[in-house]
Amino acid sequence: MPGRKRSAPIDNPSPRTIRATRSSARRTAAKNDNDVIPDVVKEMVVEVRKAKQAAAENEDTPTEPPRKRKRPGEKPAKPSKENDAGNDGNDEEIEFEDVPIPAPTIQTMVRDTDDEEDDDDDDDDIQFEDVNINGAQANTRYEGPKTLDLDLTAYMASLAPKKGDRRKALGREEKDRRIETHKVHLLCLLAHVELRNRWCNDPEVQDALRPLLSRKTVGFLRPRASLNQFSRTESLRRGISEAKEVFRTRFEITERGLQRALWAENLDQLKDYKPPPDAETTRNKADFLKAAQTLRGSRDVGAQLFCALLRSVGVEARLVCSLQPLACVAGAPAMPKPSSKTTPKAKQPSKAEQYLAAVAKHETKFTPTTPGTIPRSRLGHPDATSYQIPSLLAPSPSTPPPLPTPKTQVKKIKGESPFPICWVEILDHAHQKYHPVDPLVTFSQFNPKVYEPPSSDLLNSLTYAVAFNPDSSCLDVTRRYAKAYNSKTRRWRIDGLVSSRNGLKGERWLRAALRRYQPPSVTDLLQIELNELKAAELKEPMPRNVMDFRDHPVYALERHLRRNEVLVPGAQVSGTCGGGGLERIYRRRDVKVARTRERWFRLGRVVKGGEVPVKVLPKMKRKKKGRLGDGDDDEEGEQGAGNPVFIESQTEVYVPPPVVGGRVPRNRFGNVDVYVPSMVPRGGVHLPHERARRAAFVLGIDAAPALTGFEFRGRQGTAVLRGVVVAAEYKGAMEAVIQGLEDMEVEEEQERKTRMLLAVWRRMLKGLRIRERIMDGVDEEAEAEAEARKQEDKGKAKEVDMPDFDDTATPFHDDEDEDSAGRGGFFPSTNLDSDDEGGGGGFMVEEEEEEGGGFVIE
DNA sequence: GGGAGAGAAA
DNA sequence: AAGCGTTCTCTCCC
Repeated sequence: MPGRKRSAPIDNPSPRTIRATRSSARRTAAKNDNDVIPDVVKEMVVEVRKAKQAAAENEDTPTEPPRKRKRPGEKPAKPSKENDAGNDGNDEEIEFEDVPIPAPTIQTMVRDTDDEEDDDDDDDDIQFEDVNINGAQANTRYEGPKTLDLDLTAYMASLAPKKGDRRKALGREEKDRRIETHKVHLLCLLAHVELRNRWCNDPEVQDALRPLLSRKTVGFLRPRASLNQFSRTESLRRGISEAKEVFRTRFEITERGLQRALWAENLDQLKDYKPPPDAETTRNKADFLKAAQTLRGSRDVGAQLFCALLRSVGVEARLVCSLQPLACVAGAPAMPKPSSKTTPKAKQPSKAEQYLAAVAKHETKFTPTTPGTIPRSRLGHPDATSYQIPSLLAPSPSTPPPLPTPKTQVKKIKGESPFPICWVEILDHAHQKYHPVDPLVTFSQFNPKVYEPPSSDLLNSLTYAVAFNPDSSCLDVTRRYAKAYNSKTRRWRIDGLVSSRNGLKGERWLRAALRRYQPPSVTDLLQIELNELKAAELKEPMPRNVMDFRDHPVYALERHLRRNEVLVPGAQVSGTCGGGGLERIYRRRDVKVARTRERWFRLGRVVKGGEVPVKVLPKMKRKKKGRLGDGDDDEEGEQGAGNPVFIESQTEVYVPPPVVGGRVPRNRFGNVDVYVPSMVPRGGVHLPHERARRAAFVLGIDAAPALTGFEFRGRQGTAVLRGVVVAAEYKGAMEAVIQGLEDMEVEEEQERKTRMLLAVWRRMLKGLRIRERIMDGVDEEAEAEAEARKQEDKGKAKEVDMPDFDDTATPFHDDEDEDSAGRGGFFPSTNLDSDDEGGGGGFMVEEEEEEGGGFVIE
């Protein structure tokens, strides 16, 4: 397979390794397909552990990572064994406490394919596709890992290139590593949230929480269906408000929750890195239950418990988490610089803290005001729910008064983002709509606008907000919360990496990754929500600056068009932007890719007659690089006599000349171009078999080699010929002959192997005879030994050393009975002396394991 | 602090 | 017989 090899970066995992990992992941998945999520994570953990050890040995960093946290006053953190009883044993071998470690050598089962063929890309999806997990199924069998430690920063960070180290920063492998790491982290986070979400269903947990709510509140939370739509929503609103209030006053934030992972820029940042001492200690379901009983924990756990609380009284509640993976793109903020050595421990106010201090002043802004939005009642319009009417119209009577910062103010962990990482969405049955509720950080409800932190927030970035349903299915609801999904948020996401190289791979990867949490079916409710999210995306205002137009899915600027992109002739201007001059804004859908005639032909299309090129690409001069900057106008046709390019509407499907009289028309190279199936000439058939050409020769029919593409290996491209095109009527005959040829080949191969084997045997016997002669003729053992050693040393030299023995060995067949008696008489009739060379013997040993191995003359 | 332009690397 | 532009980072400027 010539196409499989690719030059791997030296210190990167070789494709082979990755493939091995992947296939093993797949195997594991196939074994018990319900456990895939854990398996994936487990495998990663194993990888990561290995990497950790390797790293620990390389660096002089302490072998024991600083992440072993002990719960104060408890036995050393170890997953409680009693919990493990019900699970299959080996799941428990892995403690997830020290999950994520370094990652320089991390190999994920998820590979970002680059310049490889398309079929290879499909493989990437398969690993997800053949995994069909519905939460319900998964629930029944697997408890899940105990927990995941998601503070990857310290370990992953060594991957970050130093800023300013241009050479390193630009490296392709560095970029790929980031992407890989991002993916791994994302998978981890998803698994983590999914697990927490499952814990929210736990009856014990729910029982512990349920008493928090008064009957009255529960009554509000479960409005009678007989009420009208508006009243039901109002009832729910009120119930949520009360529940939120109760929970807020009762729950105490004692630990630090998840926060954004940041890259380090140098190893110093890692050397002194300690996980925050107050980091969350909830490790397993027992801890979670305990948190439910004591109502203490991180704010994330708080949000999760709030979710469990609502579920406990029958509210359809989702657990939403804004995942905080390490960024996949360069330019992301990095870990704050380690403070000067004077105060290594006492943190001087970092950027994040400065930001927090600044934000603290305005915190009232985020505390609940009147609910910002009230959905208008409009059944029957799927996207009606997206419409929000200003709240001032209806400050409903049931809305609680603006919260007067109760005396039991929630204790905050110093230095946490003023925006939540976890929150809850509750289903408003009356309007078939989900509303966010955040009981602990912003205290808001029904207002999705307050969840997105500014981009300067180092501790929280709204990039992937995923909402988990009770059945463990999830939905990416980022667009509900992001104010500029298309212009900003997208860029930080794996599916927003648009470039000629990445194409849509990131998108496909994410889809595949989320597929395992896919809802079992698209219900009306889900459809409404999808419409709503789509609408939110479309409603997004136009970017205000030029940069945000780049790769924008809706808008496009002429200046950002790629070399091979043009605007369709009648492109509408949808606005202007830009600082000094006005720059026209077009719709992305009016941007078309233009190709040369040859490129179109490779897609099976030809330019229609009389079409004038939409643009002429100036030919690039290799040496004159400085010149190309000024090619700003597309009508550049001067002196280069560039390549004319056309857009698709200027082309039509190529209809190749038909096969007539069994004769296949060819191009001037004697081939027939079959880049796409439609290019097979009428009356012909493409047989993409490597032996097809020979078969046609055997049959004596006309067959044109099929040119299916080009391979760009090294400097120049070479044609790829796959099979032949023959007249359709010969199809059956061809197939038969091909089959015959294959059979013959198999037979030949068999025979060849047999012959090789026989040669080996023969040689061995010959050796035995030689040895026998020697032993016969020599009395003294010493001499015999010397002889034997001699032969051993240079087995090949025996002919030279002992020509007489060789001679005697030649009439070998005479004595054949004697030799063959022991091991079956299958000596060939043909004389195989010719390949009796040292080299021949050597390589055959590899081919034939058992018999061949023993023969070497000893 | 962020946006725009330009140079350099692969 | 078919690959030579993108993208990252720095600097300047508002």
